[in-house]
Amino acid sequence: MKIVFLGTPEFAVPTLEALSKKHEIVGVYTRAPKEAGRGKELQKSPIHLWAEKHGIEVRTPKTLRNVEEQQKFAELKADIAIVAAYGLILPKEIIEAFPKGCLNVHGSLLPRWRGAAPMQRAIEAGDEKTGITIMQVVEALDAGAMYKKGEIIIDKDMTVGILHDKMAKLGAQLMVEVLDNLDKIVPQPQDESLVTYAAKIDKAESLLDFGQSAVVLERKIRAFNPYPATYFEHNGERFKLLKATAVANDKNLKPGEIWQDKTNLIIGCWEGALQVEQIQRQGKKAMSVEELLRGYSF
RNA sequence: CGCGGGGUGGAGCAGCCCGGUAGCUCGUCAGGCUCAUAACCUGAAGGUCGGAGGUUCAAAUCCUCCCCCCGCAA
Repeated sequence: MKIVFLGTPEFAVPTLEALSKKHEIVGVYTRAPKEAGRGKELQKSPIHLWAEKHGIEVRTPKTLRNVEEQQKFAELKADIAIVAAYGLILPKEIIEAFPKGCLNVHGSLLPRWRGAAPMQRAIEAGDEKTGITIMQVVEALDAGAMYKKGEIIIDKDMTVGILHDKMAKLGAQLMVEVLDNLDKIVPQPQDESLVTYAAKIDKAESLLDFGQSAVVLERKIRAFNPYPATYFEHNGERFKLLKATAVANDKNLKPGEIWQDKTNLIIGCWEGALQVEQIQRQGKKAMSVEELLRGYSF
């Protein structure tokens, strides 16, 4: 099939790569390069870089909501559009431009966790499993009929970083399978009564509030690792808390109170306490608590 | 030229502002104590203080340039 691919972050790369092996990618759409990193230089998206490297035409329009862009889009004469975390809303004209429709890879078991940050919210909420849904793109956000799902168990050490990589691979695999059987699959509508929304991650959320229970905070730490990473302030410095385990507060620490010995760092919470395992001082690399405590004292 | 922190024996840090023989915690090695131990005691090895210039009688410490790592912000 002739495919036009729309995607932006690392999450979308495995899908594009997998599709390119069995189909013809006639064009790639991605978000325009933006200022990022130290020095604020323009940085191309992972999809942008991949497509360039493989000699596929890349387009980075700011919007598809005008006739000209839609015209250019149509000129690619693709059979189908595949979307994976593109980052722009697709207008009706684009969605309906294909006889075989427009398919999306979404990082949750829909209808649970529609929206921008499904993987983070699933971990944060303590879900036992999540997964990938391949579904039809419709005007309403993540509301289209579902072609295929794949589950991933969220074990108690699962960080969003690990989950992301597994999901990206699974998404690619499922999308290929769906395209192979496109005519045979009957899309299933989503049960609207089970819909939940995954709000995008706000930076302000990454400041840990020890007024919450340790169990909740531990999940949040995993949901935010490696990015944007949770942190707390101490001595006017910022410490990223990358890994911790909820434990009993047998030292009767007040919320936010820090206890340390040679190898352990424990922070009191509203309920229970956090045994810190991996931490990063500002300006330093991430390291184990044991390492930091050899030289640093809280 | 977006703002900022850092590169000191294997690891983590202090020392730098106020130049003058490199320190702490841990690890390693040897020995001792102990029923025993990640405990304790004694001793030892291990560092061109990121690199290159400069100032000075003297530079980890002051000045200049370069390399690398990281936080914020996006």
